[in-house]
Amino acid sequence: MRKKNKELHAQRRKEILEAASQCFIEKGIHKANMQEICRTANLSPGQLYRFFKSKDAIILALAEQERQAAAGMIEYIRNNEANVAEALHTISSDLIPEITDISYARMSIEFVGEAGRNKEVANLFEKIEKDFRMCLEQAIKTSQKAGSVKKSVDPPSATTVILSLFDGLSVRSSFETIANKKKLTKTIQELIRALLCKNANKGECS
Amino acid sequence: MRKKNKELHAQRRKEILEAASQCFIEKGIHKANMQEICRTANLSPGQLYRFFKSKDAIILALAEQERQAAAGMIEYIRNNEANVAEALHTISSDLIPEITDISYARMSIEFVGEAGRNKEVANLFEKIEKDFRMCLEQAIKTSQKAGSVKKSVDPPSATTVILSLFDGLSVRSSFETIANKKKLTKTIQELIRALLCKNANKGECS
Amino acid sequence: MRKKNKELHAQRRKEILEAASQCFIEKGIHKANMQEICRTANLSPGQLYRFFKSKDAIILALAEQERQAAAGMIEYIRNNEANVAEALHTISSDLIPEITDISYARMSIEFVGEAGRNKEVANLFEKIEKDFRMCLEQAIKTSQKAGSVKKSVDPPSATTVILSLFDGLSVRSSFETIANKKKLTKTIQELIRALLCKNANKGECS
Amino acid sequence: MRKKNKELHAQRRKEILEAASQCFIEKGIHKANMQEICRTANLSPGQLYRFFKSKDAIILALAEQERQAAAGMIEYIRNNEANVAEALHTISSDLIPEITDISYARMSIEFVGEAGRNKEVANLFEKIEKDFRMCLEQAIKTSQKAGSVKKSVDPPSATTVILSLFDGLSVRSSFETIANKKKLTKTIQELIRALLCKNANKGECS
DNA sequence: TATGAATGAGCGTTCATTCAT
DNA sequence: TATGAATGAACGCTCATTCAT
Repeated sequence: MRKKNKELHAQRRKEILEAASQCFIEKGIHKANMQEICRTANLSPGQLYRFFKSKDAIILALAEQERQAAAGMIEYIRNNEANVAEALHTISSDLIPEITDISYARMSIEFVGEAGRNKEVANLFEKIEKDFRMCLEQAIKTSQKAGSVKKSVDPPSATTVILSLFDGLSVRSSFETIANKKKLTKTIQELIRALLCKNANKGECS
Repeated sequence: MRKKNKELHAQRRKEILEAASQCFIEKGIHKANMQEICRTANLSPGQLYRFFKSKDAIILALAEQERQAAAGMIEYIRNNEANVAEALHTISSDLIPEITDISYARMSIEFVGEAGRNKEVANLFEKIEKDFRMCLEQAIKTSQKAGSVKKSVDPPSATTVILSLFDGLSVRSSFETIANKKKLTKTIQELIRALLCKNANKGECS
Repeated sequence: MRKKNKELHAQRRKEILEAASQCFIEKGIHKANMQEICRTANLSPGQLYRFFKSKDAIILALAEQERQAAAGMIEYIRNNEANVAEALHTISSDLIPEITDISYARMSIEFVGEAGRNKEVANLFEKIEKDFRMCLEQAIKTSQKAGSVKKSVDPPSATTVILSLFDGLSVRSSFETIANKKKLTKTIQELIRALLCKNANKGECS
Repeated sequence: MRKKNKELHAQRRKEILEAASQCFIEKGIHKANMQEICRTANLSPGQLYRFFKSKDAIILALAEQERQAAAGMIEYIRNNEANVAEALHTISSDLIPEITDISYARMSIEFVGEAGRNKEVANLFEKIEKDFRMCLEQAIKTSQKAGSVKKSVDPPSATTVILSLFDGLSVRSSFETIANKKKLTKTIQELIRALLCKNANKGECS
């Protein structure tokens, strides 16, 4: 009984977050109102407020979700520290189509904007981004030691460039349709090699 | 007398836009209210509305300002079509410090978010971005013909990558301080060369 | 339960319309503000707006009510087309006391004024008036054929005169108390007979 | 000098009233704003307020103007007290086209509405209407003694009917174009005869 | 536990009126 | 005397949140 209730509770929370996400993507965080989220989630306001104590709590929970997604990537890079270039190459194939999806892009923009005015969201973001940066920077350093990345690469700058590239790709997707995602992915994969590897034009990092 | 009035008028508009910009950066477009903008600009609501007919009009005017800035860059690239790589290299030195400024970055985020819900802002943005993309794509093609850019480069993808990189840099700056802008600029300049030029490691595009 | 809610809803709408009507009569449509209507209807603004989406919607609903009233008269005249004079005679007894009621009169004035600046109200009014005019004109023509109305009567002019008389009676009542409604009714009834019937002084139309 | 100033002053007042009248007709008293009236009158707000101490003062002055117009008619009827029917017949020819003019009609509506919420305007109206009523009632009585009006006529009711007819004609004209003013005038003239005179169908009152 | 009616502060905006120049 | 920039209270309306049922 206990367990069932907990599961139901978690399930409801998920449904609410999905409904909220949908509304936020469609109208933006500020223009989407609670009434609408309730309707989309098939819930009364009173019920919804039993699961989330405020609109801000929903936004935060949604941001938290994104954090979980990022955690997977961090894990993958950490497990392939000796060859970041290859890890990024592999990740890109899945990541680029995902982050250039308009819904994902719109949601990201909303979060970044929200981070600018909501301290809690900002803190969460900062944490995710710091984790990501540290993981990637570390991986570049390790890869340099392992010889798979050029010594001339400045790890912090390279990290900033790589993260920016993905962030930018997502932002652009919110207002511009990416024509050819396959070619774009290939271009980015080559670029990352060019940035990190010695004989980039050889097609693969040693 | 006439002239003075016109100057005063223009001066006031500028002051209002500055005040609004400041408020938008601090609180976000939606949370910043007109009362606050008025207070910041040392103006009564009635007075402010003599200069801008609505909050949206202020947002649009601010977006228009950004457009003017972009126009300068477009012009520069167009005048150096035969060697985009070099043009981008030159531009980067000024552009990167500017777009990584936290105020600029925060404002950009707000605009992108606003574009998702305000048709007029969206149209303006679309136009800027289309101009930019077309200009850069054309320059890459011309540079390819001139031999300064590799034939293997896919102009649309390269354009997307370059624009994304700058967009991303700006977005990141809104939540993360860029430690070493000099080094970052250098890394990006090299990256763009690597992306576009044959003998990128030689330090310069032929 | 469902039904009760619906009934409650309808009841509330009615209450709001009554409150609004009262405020409009007392202060005029423009000077009466929503806060006041809310107070009169014992409702918060948020609540009121669940029933009517705008002040204009309230005005329109009130105008619609009047339209319903008019529809009854149109129906009656239509059912007695062969003898309009008699129909008007009958109607007058009820109609005159009603339209000379100060509240009714004040509300009418407000509507006419509103029609001059609110397109939707104007359209509604135009429709009512056109229906009324057409119905009356037709009835006069039919009565002429049936012999109960003089051939010399010009249907459009007679219609205008009759409608104007009632409109005018109402307007006057908004700023002047009608001393003797009985006598006035009799005078008007005789006048309408004089206007339409052959042997008007005989006291009845053949 | 003194005189010239006074004349100029009066002239300006007239111009302002004309401008205001125009604005009120176009937009209604409440939607017409002072800025607009100033612009129409080619005057700065500061100047305008030297001539009229408030918007209400303008409305009142405009109402006063109408009063002057009414005074002319009162005078005419008073001078023909022994034969009101004839006097009304004569007056109608000029009066009906005038009061069915849309501008006049719209202005009248605005005034009546205003009277409902502005005590001073209400007082003025009451006075005009009382004068008019007394004059007409008196004329009917005098005409009855003189034999030109039927004894059976109830002076107060007949007065109300006649005044209502003219008021109603004006009101209707604000939302319905009068198709044939000539025929309408004739119909009304005959109606007034029928109301007041013994052998109305003879075409003239003895 | 569940509902959705109810709240009310706060939003963007307008405009009659004033007053420094 | 003449200007028009400036004021600020008040408007219609929204919506995150609460609470009686």
